[in-house]
Amino acid sequence: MQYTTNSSQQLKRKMAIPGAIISSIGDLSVLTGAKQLSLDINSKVESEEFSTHPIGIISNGVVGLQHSLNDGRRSISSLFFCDDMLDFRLSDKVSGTFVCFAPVELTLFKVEEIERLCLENPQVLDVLFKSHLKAWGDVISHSVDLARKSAVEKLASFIFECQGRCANTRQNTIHLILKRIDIADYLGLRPETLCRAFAKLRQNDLIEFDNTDHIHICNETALQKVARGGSIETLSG
Amino acid sequence: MQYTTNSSQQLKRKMAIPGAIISSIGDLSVLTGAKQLSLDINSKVESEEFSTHPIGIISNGVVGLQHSLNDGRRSISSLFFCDDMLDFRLSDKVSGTFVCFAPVELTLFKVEEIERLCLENPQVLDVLFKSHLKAWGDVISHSVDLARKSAVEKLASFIFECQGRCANTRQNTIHLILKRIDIADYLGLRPETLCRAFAKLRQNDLIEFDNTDHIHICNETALQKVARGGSIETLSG
DNA sequence: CGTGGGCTTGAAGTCAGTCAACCGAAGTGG
DNA sequence: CCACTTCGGTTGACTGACTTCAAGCCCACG
Repeated sequence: MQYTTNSSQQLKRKMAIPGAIISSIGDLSVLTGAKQLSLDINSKVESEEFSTHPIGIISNGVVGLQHSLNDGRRSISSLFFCDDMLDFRLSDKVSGTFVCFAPVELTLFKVEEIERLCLENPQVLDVLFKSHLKAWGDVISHSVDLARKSAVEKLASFIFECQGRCANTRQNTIHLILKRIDIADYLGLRPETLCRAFAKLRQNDLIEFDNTDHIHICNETALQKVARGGSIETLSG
Repeated sequence: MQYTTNSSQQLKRKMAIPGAIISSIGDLSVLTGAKQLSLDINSKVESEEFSTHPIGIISNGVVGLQHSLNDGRRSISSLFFCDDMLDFRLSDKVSGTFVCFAPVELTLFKVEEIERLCLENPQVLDVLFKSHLKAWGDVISHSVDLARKSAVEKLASFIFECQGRCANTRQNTIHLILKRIDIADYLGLRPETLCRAFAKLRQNDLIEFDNTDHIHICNETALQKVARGGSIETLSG
């Protein structure tokens, strides 16, 4: 893990200026206390150093909030993609740990500084509220997926989530980024079941793929239908 | 549905001053634009009138965010109890509708007014952030329940959620408020399965109940263990 | 007294989990 | 260079948990 305390000038140069929040701030000279981090894949994002800087914005990679039941069952409640905001104070409230599912770069902020920015610039406040609302909505959408959908439906839904939330995805070819086992934990499935779901979608010509991390949507409307809980029964296999 | 546009004086008198947000404001004379609503059980909270006042704080009752899949499967992604804040702009983002699971009283605010309050009083901003964080954490906790837990574990977890979030609950006797079918939809179960889960917990002397809406926790530590995914296998039945 | 809704119980069906084996790619070491 | 290991992914057979379908119970309410 690498630490850098940035001046605003450094921030401007080094960062791809992640997220609407940072870009809404405009004058980055106010962000004297921000920290930038680089994290390896599969590394836990330890919470101690975030007690002072609990607000993070991802400029690269994917972070997941991971939970373990007493007997070891693992689940991932939320994923955070590029430009998403995450709040490390969550890990106390929900007893989970943040884990990197790809090499990650993120920028950390103090709460007081964020609040000060809001007071100075109402536009920042507005963007921050919108960001909260988006994060909230993302988790809710995911819990709808978990509650009642079948394995194929969950997967179809996940594919569209990646399409919508993940930056380096273009048109109908989608970079999944995560490994099968992590997708499975995110969808509340075992990897074997997830694998069978992939196979079913492929057999029905809804998606196609050669390697595991890139898939192509062949029939978007049909896949949408599956994702929304319609007519799984027409799927063979 | 009844409408009342309140002056601050009316607010002070008529409301039980719901939530840390309102109480943090202190001087209620700023809240000239707030609206108070009374809603019947099972009524949908229609979104049209909330385009101007999308922020609500519940002073009584329970509201749920309800979703339907194409083939009619129903699920409830979030519950909002007394003093909880809800944002009606969510219903656009996640294609769900807010429904009352008990007679509800809530107070509505304009976004601009909330933002203005934040700018005038940093304490309000702080409380609002905390409120966002709590709401976020609640949904995440729920999605952990949905992902990997068995029916009994989900129920055990739900009981503690009620204990922690629901106001008129005291010690180990818990008012469930919701009907079985609504609890089932919230936990991603069928009512029959939920019923069997209740029976199992009762058979193992973890809870007891005569009528359906009040239960008593007999063995809290054991129930906690179940809720966290430990040793279901010791449960008979 | 009859009706209906909410809840419960039972029997049968289905989907996802479990366990095991296999495959291919990547990395390691002799 | 090849044997060996490891890991992620895949496939098959079997088991188990939740669903489905059906019926019955209980109490409030007309």
